[in-house]
Amino acid sequence: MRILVARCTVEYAGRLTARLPEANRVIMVKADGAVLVHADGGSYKPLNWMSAPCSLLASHDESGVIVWTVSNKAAETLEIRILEVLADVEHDLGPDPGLVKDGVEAHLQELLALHVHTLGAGWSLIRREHPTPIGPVDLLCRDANGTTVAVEVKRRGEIDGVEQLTRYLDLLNRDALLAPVRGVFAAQQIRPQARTLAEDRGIRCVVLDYEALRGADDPSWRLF
Amino acid sequence: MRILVARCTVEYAGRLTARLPEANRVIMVKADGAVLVHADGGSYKPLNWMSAPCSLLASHDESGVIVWTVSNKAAETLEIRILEVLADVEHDLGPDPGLVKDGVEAHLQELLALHVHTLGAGWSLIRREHPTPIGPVDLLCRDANGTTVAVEVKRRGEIDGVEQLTRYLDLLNRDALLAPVRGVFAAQQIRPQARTLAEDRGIRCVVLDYEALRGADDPSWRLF
DNA sequence: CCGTAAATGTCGTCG
DNA sequence: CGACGACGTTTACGG
Repeated sequence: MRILVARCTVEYAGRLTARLPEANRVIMVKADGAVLVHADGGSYKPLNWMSAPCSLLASHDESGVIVWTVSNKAAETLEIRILEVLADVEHDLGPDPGLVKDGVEAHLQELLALHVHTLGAGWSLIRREHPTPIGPVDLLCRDANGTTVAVEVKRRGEIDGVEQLTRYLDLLNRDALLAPVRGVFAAQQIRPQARTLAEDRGIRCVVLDYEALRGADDPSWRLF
Repeated sequence: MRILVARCTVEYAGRLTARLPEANRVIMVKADGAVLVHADGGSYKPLNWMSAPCSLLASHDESGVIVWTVSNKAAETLEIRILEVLADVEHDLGPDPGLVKDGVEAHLQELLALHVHTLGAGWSLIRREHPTPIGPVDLLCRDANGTTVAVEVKRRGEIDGVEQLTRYLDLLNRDALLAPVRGVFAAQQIRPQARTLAEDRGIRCVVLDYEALRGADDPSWRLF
């Protein structure tokens, strides 16, 4: 990893064309070749960048200014003109063991599969990731009346998720063995517009409590 | 902007829980308070981060290890334990003039609005960004027969875009003054699944040529 | 390698 | 401030 602090201009040409006027910025060159140009503000997204794999060619223009030309297989280019170097450090960090995550959608789906009764008394799970030609349905259940229910699980429920569930329902309802299939849209948070769309289509919305679902797994809960 | 190269562990607790085992990494602290933890590989996304606004509290644990606790209004926390500092540089970069872009969807829509005839002879533009209760239709046109056409413009045409256009069409067709309204899905690239879904719904797909549209603006073209 | 869905998405814009 | 759509989305996961 090489880190430059430098006064520079940057031009990107590829999927779009973008230009950065002269200013002080941080330029990171990672061991895999990736190049990031960061300003002293903004979130984690660089102002401009090039992802690995790519190659860096260092040269000079006619007036002696350092020019780094970074390019990749797709002929995208990032041209950095380095006008003044304020700092330049290099370190070999070695490989990273990587991030361990918890609490994402897969986990939420797993917990809900274990506790489908939170969707209604007498409900049972038919299967998780029920395959269809257009993708897997998160949970396929049977309610107390024996009616099939397709459940779409999201961390945040938005319109896209309702559309996704709608496509599944359209398809599942063509299967005479399953039809009629009802829908449940289950999420930790459901946006008003998504709720409106869902309910307008006869899809029930359920707000999930991740802590409670996880707590239901915790043996200490069973003492009460 | 302060940049540390350090052996560290990181823990994030907030929208999810995530942990980084001990390794050498780069820690950037931006002037606005944002903190990024980068490995020596991977694209521009940090392994872990906290966006501004947030506050950083530096302290030590019982064994003298430096602990940075970064937290924000939403009670998300990022805890960085710094076991060894390999480098530590700080620079005030000043404000950034920002990025100038070209070639994004807004530009594509603008160009197509100027040249609706590329969609068909005798077509005319009724208006851009035609408002509806569920959002603006990119282009509302009239074809050679006088039929109203809603055009959705995308850089890359995927299923989401077809769903979006479908919602607009459903709504526009309830307006007796406009109905019947047909749909055109226009994009630089259209994914097969999106094309299939669109055509199944009677929506015409048009692949846009950005260079040609831009060239049509170029006076030099008019010489031929 | 293509295609789809998820993301601590982030970022602008508009109400 | 919330809702919504675009993004050089990136990234992970299956066929």
